[in-house]
Amino acid sequence: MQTIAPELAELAALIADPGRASILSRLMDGRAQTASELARVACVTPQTASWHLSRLVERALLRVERRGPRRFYRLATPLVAQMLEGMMTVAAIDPHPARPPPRIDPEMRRARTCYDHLAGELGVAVTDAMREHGHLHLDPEAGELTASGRAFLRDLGIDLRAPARSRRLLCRPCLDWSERRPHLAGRAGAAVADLALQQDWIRRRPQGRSVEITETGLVAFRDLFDARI
Amino acid sequence: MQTIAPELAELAALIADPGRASILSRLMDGRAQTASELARVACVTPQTASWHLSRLVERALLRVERRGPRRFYRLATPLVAQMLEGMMTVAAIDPHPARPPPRIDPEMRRARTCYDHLAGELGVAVTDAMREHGHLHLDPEAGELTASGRAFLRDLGIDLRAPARSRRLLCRPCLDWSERRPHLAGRAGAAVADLALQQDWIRRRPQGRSVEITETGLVAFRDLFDARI
DNA sequence: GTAACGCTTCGATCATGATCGAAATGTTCA
DNA sequence: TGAACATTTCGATCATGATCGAAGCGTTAC
Repeated sequence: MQTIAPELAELAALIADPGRASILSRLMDGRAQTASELARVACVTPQTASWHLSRLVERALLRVERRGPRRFYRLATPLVAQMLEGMMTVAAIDPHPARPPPRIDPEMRRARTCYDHLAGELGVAVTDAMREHGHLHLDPEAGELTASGRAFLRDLGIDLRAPARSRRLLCRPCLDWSERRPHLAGRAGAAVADLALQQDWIRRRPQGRSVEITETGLVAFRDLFDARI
Repeated sequence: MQTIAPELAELAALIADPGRASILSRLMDGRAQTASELARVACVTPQTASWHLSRLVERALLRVERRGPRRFYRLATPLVAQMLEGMMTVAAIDPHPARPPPRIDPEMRRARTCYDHLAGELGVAVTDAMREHGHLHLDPEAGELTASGRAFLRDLGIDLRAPARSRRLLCRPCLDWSERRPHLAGRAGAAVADLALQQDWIRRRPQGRSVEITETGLVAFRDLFDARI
């Protein structure tokens, strides 16, 4: 029986190294990072990181781009991010509920970006608030933005029209591995995250993919979204 | 920065062994299999398979159930199946498009079950036919069954009412790794597969998770669904 | 040109974990 | 109780691949 299993194992082996897993996790915010930064994240020497990175590029999980003497690495396609999302969801399930759950960095748990949308407590709080106001229906498997939701986002200055040739879904759920609850993703989720960055409600931290909620942001999320954050 | 990365690597390592990948792939149809059958699938001795299986159960990817002297293993939750779907989708992407694509077992490619719904050429053909008849809208990220689609399935004798307490989505896409196109999943997809098995349109092969399309089935899929199969 | 810097390649070492034979365990049935 | 069978445990062996020091390559800036 010839199956996809060998390719599956090969792919998994690529993610099975803690250094490479850290690198992939770091790149989940969709931005590009230098080889040095990724070496630091993976806690290995530059030469070891280089070896890992070349394997990831060779297998087309990452794309590399040269800018001067630096090389910037990023996830090759959103499909890779979606795969990692799924794996993290399962990875976050504690096989031994008796033992204390894996410690998660509080900043990560509080607020972060997940490829292009908000995640962590912030992402879930915004999603919950929108649901309670009837802006949104969200299931673990799918989501729907209501007429009221469209109006709400439009009033915030968000343009939800899809770019030409985009087949991206307007509204989809993404299972949060730290909160273990679905939050808003898709074009709508990305638009909200864009707005928040643009309005300085959140700021990307220089390292890691957690974000800082500003004072203005706290007020905005509470007043505009009615989020319990 | 404390993250989920170590757990991600640990999880991936579990899937990174060809034997375990074969076992997981075999269990993707959602049914339970004995340790012996899984040893055969993984091409290892029973004692090696036993070692692999105990690791998978320990990490809560599989559940085990004893019936007499046999032990039946199955995926612990649909979440695991969904994760594997995502990984297979990426695994099926050829990193070197110049080289010949990975050979896939023709029976697998033709028709198989994917957890609880149809996949392979058959799954995609049925989905395409339903789309062309306006029964279905399906995006890579989400799907919707139209009024005409509901009527169509009802006429086939399918009851789409959700069981109490079920939060499963009626209609969702599942990306097919052999066809690289989305096909119908969710409650509607499962209902179609159930109907097909019940009407003897398809038969599970004794080994593997590919299914055989019967003569009756070929006629039914063509006449009732208008599928090009 | 040359120095500085980022990154990669090479080579040797070392640790992890997959494997199977042999033997033990556990279940059913008579 | 004993025989048959499925599965697991134990123990020893072996292969893969992660690691980093040293050296090399390529780009930029002066």
